[in-house]
This record gives sequence, structure tokens and C-alpha cells, in this order.
Amino acid sequence: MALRLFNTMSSQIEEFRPLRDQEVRMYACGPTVYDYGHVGNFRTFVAVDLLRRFFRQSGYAVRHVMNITDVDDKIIRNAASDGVSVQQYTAKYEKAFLEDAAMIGIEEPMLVRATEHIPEMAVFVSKLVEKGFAYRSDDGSYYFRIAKFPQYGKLSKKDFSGMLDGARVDVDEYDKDSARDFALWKAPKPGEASWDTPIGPGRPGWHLECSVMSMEELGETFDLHAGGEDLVFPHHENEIAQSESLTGKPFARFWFHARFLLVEGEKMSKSLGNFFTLRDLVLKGHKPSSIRYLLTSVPYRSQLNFTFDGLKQAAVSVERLRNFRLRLSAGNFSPGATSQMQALAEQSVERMTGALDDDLNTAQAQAAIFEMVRQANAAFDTGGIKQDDVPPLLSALTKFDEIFAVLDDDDVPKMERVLDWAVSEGREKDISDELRAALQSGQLSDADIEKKIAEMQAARAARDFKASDAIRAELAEAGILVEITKDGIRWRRK
RNA sequence: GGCGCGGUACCCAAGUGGUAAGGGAGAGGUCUGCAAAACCUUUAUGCGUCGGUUCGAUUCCGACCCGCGCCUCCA
Repeated sequence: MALRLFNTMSSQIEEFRPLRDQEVRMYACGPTVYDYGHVGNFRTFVAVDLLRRFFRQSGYAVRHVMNITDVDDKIIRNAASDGVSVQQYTAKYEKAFLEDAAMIGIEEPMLVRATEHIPEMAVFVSKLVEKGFAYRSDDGSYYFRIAKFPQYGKLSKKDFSGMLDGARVDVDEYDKDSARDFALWKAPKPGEASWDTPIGPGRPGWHLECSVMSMEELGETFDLHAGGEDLVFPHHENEIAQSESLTGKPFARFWFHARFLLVEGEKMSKSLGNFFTLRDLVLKGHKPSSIRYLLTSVPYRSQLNFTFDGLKQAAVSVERLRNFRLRLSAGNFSPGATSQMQALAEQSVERMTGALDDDLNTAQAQAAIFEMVRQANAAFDTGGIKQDDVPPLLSALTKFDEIFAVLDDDDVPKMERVLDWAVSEGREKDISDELRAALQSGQLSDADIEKKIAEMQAARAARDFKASDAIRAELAEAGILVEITKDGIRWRRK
């Protein structure tokens, strides 16, 4: 079975096939680095990451390019009010973005920056002017003439045919031929950051960078272009218009858009007080793995309701999967294999892959792995797992984690970094007791813990349960959970 | 107003023209010195409302109610 993906262009689920065998070329619209990324941003980026990972698991080499928008009106304004250069300003937030992305398991794509492609953008604009698709206004700005691109609106399913002539013209935009024409190049206003180029001084319009950089890295026609649903119009529509006008060829073949999320049932907004950056959530004590799990638990085209209750539920779910893996890796099994477990592992992988093939149905993929965990756990309890059953079961789990990336327990060091950052930013007051408690377990070294466990073992051998329980309580206090199993004492950091 | 998406148990949420995945939470139980983990049982004759099509609809059609998105460089 092959991957079937919803294509915004056709509004249908289509079978995905890259243009070149075995290689997927994809471009994702990245962040405008003017602030810390919020959960909404990361829902989209995580969805794209999942897609990229699944492409790779499906056997494709993936060339994944993402832009960093490091110049726009907001950046220029904020940098000016902070009294720093645009470069200084964006460097800080780009770094923060990349740290955050890594924190929730996003594999780093090839990064391209708008400010590093100014000359190419100027060339792009001048070619559009030559071909008659763009024009220069009196102030030195350049606009794309959408009347020259009859297919304008094909992605967002908008009909502009009736609005092109005689459309109302905003007073501010008197120099555009049509109100719908969009800026390719903006002439500088006094004091604004600007670049000197053959087409005159100024800075790129927002859409230009994506066309220029995607085609430069991936070719004039590539396989897939991704972003948040808000980008369908005008951003991606404009990219198509300017790119296809220039090349005369189809731009991206698949358009992948992630739906916005709700926070506590409402649209996220600063005024509602439900606006959270990734760092805010970690400061409240939530694990990066919980956040990633919650973000992936609802298929990318559905509206996800991101709640704190959901975050807690996600943490427990991840815990369950991690426990299962621990159980398998640490257990003692008798030699041999069972047809039941062999079949279970195989079927689970099939179900999981089948679900992801179906337009990335992550909810069903998760259901498949949990079904396996339940059945295997039940078998475990009755000795129904043999030595040779363990590798296929673990491998199914690994296959799951190649996509979802939540099983490795590296939450504590990641959270520590956020705590350090908060301290360095003078935001100690935002560090919750929950976060401090979650980091407790990082205080003791493995050796310290092992020593305590050995003491516990000795006490238990002497049937001194009181002493043993005291040690267990002490460790629990330090964030270490001790479990006594038939295979010995096991511990883990909470 | 134009275009589009959705309303499934206490919460999150998948899904199908033939009688409701999975996770969390709750309750009861098994195991255990006690915990933890795990397992078992249990929690929607019901899938926004009202009609229609059909042998049969949660799934198709229509109307209505509610929520959400894009149409203003917000992922």
C-alpha cells in the first residue's frame, strides 16, 4: 500500500508519488523569527516532521528545505524598538526556534534564510518584469500583476475574475494597478532596513523568498509544499502565481496544510490568556514528550483541542509505552518463540503503516501500537512471551518511535535547559513548582541510585520491609520511582 | 456575505451503509508483605437536532442549531 495524502490543490486524497523515484523533495514554510514559537506553530512543524519521517520510513530519501523568514515588517519594527540590528534581533529568535524544535523531536531540515538570498530575489523580480508579470510603482516598489495569471485562486478556490477591474483601491495602496496585486519588493521607508540591488533599494515581500529559495534548492517543480492552513491564502497562492509565471511549469505537486489548533477549546490569542509558547508549557512543568505526543495524537487535518488535561493524559500514555519497552528489555524470558507474538508484532506494524499511509492517520497508528502493548503485556503476565519474541516486538515499537519520537526519556535534561534559560532571562517567577519537582530526579546520579537500590535489596533479603520501604520513600521524594518485580528491582526517573 | 471544516461516552479522539478503535479518568477485581507496573471486568441500543433515501444510517441526502477556519503578511 502506498501513501495517500490530501492535496489542497485538488481538495482530494491522492496517491503520493514523488517525481523522481526514491527521492522526495519537500519545502516547508518555516517561522518568522520575531518571537518565541508557540504551540500552534509547533503543531504545524511537528506535522511536517511526522510526514518527513514517514517518507523516510517508507523508503524515500528526503530533501527537506525550510525557510527562516528573517526580515519582515514586524522584525524591522521590533528590532528598531529594541535598538538592535535586524540580524541581532533575528539571530536570537532563530536560535530559540531551533532549540525548541529540537526539544520536541523535530529533525532539522535544511535551512535557508531570506536575507541570504536577496540577490536571487532581485533577479527573480526583474525576470517577472521582463515577462510582463510585474511592474514597478512610483516609489520603487514592485508588484505582481495578478490579472496576468488567470489561474490565480486555484489553490484557495477563490474566484477573482470579477474583482480585477475597477476594484476598490485603498488610499494607502494608490500605486498598485489593482488592489489584489501583491508586493514582490518593497521600497524602503526612511530608516528601514534595506538592501541595494539592481532593481533598486528595498526589501523582499513576504512571498518572494519561498519561491526563490524552494526552486533554488529543489528545482522548478518539486514534490510537496507544506505549511499552516492560514498560508493557503494569500501566501501559497502568491507563491504559485509568481513561480509558475516565471517558469511556465507547475510549482509544487502536493500542497500539505496543517489545521490550526484550539487551546482549551478556544482560538489561541493573547487576549484570551491561552497563548502559550513551548517554553511557557515547559516552565509549567510539562514534558516535551507530552507536548509532542498530544500534538501528534490528532490527525493533522483535524482541529486539535490542546488542553492541560490533554497534556496530562498524553504524559500517562507515553509513560505506558515507555514502561512496556522497559519491561521487554529488562525481562527474563524462556527460550523459543511463539507464533502469537510473532504475528502480533507483524500485524501491529502493518496496521500502523496502513494508518499512516491513509493520509497520516496518527490516531489510528497510535491505537495500533496500544493494541499491541495491551496484548503483549497480557502475554507477558502469563509467560506467553519467549526470548525470540522480544526483538520483533521491540522492533515494532522502534518503528512507531521513528515516527512519533516520544519513547526516549530525555525530558529531564531538556527541561533543565529551559529552566536555565528562564533564569538567564530573569524569569524565575515563571518557573513552576511542578517544573522544579519534575527536575528533582536529575539531582541524583545513577550511581547514587544504584547504591540505594543495593541497600534496599539487602534489606529485603533480610525481610526488613520497613527499612526497604523507607529507602523507597526516600527515593520517591527525590523523584525516583522504584518498582519491585519478579525479575528484580527496577527504577526510573519520574 | 463568499468559500471550507467539524459536532461521537466524564475528557481527548478514530471510524464504517449492517449495528461503535485507541488513550486518559472513574468503579470493581487479579497479582503483591506493601507499593508500582501489568492484566481482567465495567462506563454511548448511542454517534448535534429534525426530516428523507434504504431491508437497514452514526455513516448517504436536505433543513436547522452550535463551534471553528480562510477571505487583512496569525502556523
